Amino acid sequence: MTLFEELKARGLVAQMTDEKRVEELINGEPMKFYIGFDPTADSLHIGHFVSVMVMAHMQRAGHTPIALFGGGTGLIGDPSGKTDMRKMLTKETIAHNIECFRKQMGRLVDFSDGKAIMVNNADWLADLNYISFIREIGVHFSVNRMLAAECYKQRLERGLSFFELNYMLMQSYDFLCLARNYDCKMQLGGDDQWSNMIGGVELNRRADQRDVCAMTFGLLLTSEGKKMGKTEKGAVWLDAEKTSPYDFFQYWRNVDDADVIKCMKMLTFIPLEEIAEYEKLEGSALNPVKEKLAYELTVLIHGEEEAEKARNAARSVFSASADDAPIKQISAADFTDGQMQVAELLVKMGIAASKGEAKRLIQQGGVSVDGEKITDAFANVDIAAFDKGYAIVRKGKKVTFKAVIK
RNA sequence: GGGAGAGUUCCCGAGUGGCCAAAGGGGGCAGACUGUAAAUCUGUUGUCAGUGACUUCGGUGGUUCGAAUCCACCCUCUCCCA
Repeated sequence: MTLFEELKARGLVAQMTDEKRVEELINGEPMKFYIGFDPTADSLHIGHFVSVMVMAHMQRAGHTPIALFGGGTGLIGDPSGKTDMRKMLTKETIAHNIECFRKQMGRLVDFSDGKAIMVNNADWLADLNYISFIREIGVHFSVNRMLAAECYKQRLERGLSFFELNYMLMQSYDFLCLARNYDCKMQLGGDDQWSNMIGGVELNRRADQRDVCAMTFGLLLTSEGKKMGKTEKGAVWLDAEKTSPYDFFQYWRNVDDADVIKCMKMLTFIPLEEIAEYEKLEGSALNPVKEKLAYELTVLIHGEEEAEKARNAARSVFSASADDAPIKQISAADFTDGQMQVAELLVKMGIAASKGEAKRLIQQGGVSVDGEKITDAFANVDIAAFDKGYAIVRKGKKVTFKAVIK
């Protein structure tokens, strides 16, 4: 199976400029390609995951990925698919974010010995001269064409500033610079970037008569068409500080039945033949597959040790014991005469946002301490419950913590 | 620059002097059912408190016994004209 076929089979190919040429390039001699990342947060999230995996697949096949950080474009904000204008970021924040991205990507993509390259488009965008930019680059773009593009069309109704309209020019210019300076042959990116990517391909042709390609991969969507990785608490991050390995694991463990196989194909290196076997399963037989998915992904992002821990924690939480449940420390000073309200405890442990919420949870029968369901909203825990060193506090079925007195 | 309108609790969106902590929907959380899934049904969704108090309706002041609701000024956004 060729690399191109594999990418296709994994659902990592959506649109491309010229299928034949793209296929040749991907299956052919080692070459350089790039994927852009907008450093809008200080951690990658699931939305970036696919991009990083594509880089990894390509790198394993011998190609050289160029990770382009939008340090310059980040100062503007991409209007594609956004209904509102994005917040502008300061240079300092962007620099910090890039640094964070760099570390996280390193887990999946090998940046040693020039096997992969990182660039920041601020390097060429920041000192750009307006007049020459307009003359050299601006002349190649037709506003009519741009406005016809889907991404701008939507914004036309809501309002689109000139400022944002420039985004496409800058991204196209990136491709031009990378082609000139690094001999970059191809741009990859999420499907929502298609029109911006086309812009870059055309610019290369018009300005330098250079033939380059672009290919998009599908965004990671649920079967209902929503972007994955968004929980109500915000995005699922790859940074262990922002989304704990356990929560990360659980996120995947709980994906919809309909999405398991797709996620496996797009996000793991599990061989396609193996996935094909899983694909035959349905119903509750999918549970082990989900666990496998969660485990594999946690290994990729947080390493084997953390993945192991998360899996054990999950297993024990949903079976009898809770030995590996995450630990929350509380202070002995919070007890009065060796007693503390359970509601208070929930708040101290960060399980409930307020005492009111905690009491509601108790009244609805969602809280247990050491396996005993609490029914009285004003019940107390005795400090003696901690004589064994900890107490197991559960909220609902999925949230379990071990409370330890420090 | 001129004219019109809008800003409500996590989101959308009612409310136009007391019955408003604020309808309804979405989302979230919990319960039932299950497979740690989905769907469905039920409860709940400002804070503190054993039924009462306190803080919320863009901001600041004002009118009033009483304001999310009325007035003034300001800020932000949208739309129409230039």
